[in-house]
Amino acid sequence: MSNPVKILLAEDEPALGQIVKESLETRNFEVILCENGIEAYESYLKNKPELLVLDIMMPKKDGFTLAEEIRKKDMHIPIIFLTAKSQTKDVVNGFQLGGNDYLKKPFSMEELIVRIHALLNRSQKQQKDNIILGEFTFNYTKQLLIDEEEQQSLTHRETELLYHLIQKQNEVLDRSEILKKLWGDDDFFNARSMDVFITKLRKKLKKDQNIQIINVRGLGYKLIC
Amino acid sequence: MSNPVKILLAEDEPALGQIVKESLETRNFEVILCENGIEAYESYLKNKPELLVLDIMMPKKDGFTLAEEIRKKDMHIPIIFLTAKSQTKDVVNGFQLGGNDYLKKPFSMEELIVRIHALLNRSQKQQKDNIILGEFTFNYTKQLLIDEEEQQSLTHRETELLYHLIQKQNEVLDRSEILKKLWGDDDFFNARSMDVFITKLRKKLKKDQNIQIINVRGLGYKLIC
DNA sequence: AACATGTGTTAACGAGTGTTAACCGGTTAC
DNA sequence: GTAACCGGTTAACACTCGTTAACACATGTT
Repeated sequence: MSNPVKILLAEDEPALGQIVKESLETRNFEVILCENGIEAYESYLKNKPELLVLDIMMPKKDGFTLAEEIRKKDMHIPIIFLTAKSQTKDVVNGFQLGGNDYLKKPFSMEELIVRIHALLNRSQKQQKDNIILGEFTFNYTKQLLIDEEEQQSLTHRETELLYHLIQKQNEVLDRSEILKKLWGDDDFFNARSMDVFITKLRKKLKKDQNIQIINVRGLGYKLIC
Repeated sequence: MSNPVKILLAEDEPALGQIVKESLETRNFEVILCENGIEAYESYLKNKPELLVLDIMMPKKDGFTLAEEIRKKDMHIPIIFLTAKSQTKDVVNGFQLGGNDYLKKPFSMEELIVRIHALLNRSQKQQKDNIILGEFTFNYTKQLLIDEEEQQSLTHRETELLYHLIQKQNEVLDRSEILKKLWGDDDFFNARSMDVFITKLRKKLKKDQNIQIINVRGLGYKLIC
């Protein structure tokens, strides 16, 4: 395994917080425990966790408010709410703030762990694999471009580039932005190198005429399909 | 805001259906919940929703069959499938008629909402595409001007300029406004550059004599057709 | 160690796109 | 009427990007 997944846990009741923390740590998660919403927000900024487990009822700042603030910084981080109340209304309220899942207290550790795994798998994998692109299916982790007839393998650079193009499908992907992200710097040579990869991708995508990588002079590229 | 987007939700498990329905309603969608495929098809005919969220495993008529039937009526309506883990790939890969996505159960509300917005945006963007202009069909994202005989490709600048002219069809498009929008500044050189593009567009549009870009001295241009 | 293979970078030339320049005609203001 | 102005058109130009191939480097194989 690579380095452990960082989880931010906000829970005001120390006994419960400690038990959950330790229990998650035995499963190879790194857990940062905070006792109220304000502390949790600061810790979020500092530690950049991959997933949040937030109690709703907390002193100083409740879990909903906290989630709302954090969502402004990160649209996609998975959030699990812990709630003592069992009414749908609160749950719905939580979803509205971009919560991904919720658990009613009292809950079992098993339940929590299942949900954590479910959300982590999704945020990492599912969105990147088996993306349908015209005739093709693009698999990011396997670096493959599949159609009925054949299966083309892509190099790492091709994969990354195509992935970013797909993320901005039908819009312009900024040249400079992608150069900085994949090559680390927007200079002359990297730019020429990128042109070469665009050519390679066009070649591999040419089977489906409806898919095209259009250049927008001075701005970047647009993947249409 | 205009009137809410109507979504047809077909889900046989009442508890899940209800929570998704309510959750979507708090996001200003209008949701029609159906408990099986037959009911859903009737509701589709009656209510004309803009988007479908279909569970695949349903009693009486499964989501896949339902989608096939609805596709015969509407080639373009966006469909999101909800699938249990085991089915996903084959079923959805086999179903490649445009505007589809799928979510594995269990899914989070946030994911569903992100995908709904993505598909709705796409279908809205398609309104920019295939605009009929006299003899021609103008496709914004593909940067094409099509008639029966041929297919002319436009550059990015030509496309943007024509698009804005079309938006103000038969009215005057202000020179200064368009210069600021496309060139960033209304100065002498940009103005001359724009004149060149007007010439180019006129050339590409000359096949249909009824379409004309008329200059309104001191104010701007007027696209008549 | 020698070789083959795969991946990404650099080089060279050609094509496409947008800008600038030059020349022209028509309109407006004095 | 004529000078100033605005826009039309064409061509030259500069710059960006496309494409191919040669090259460099790393990794794996015998």
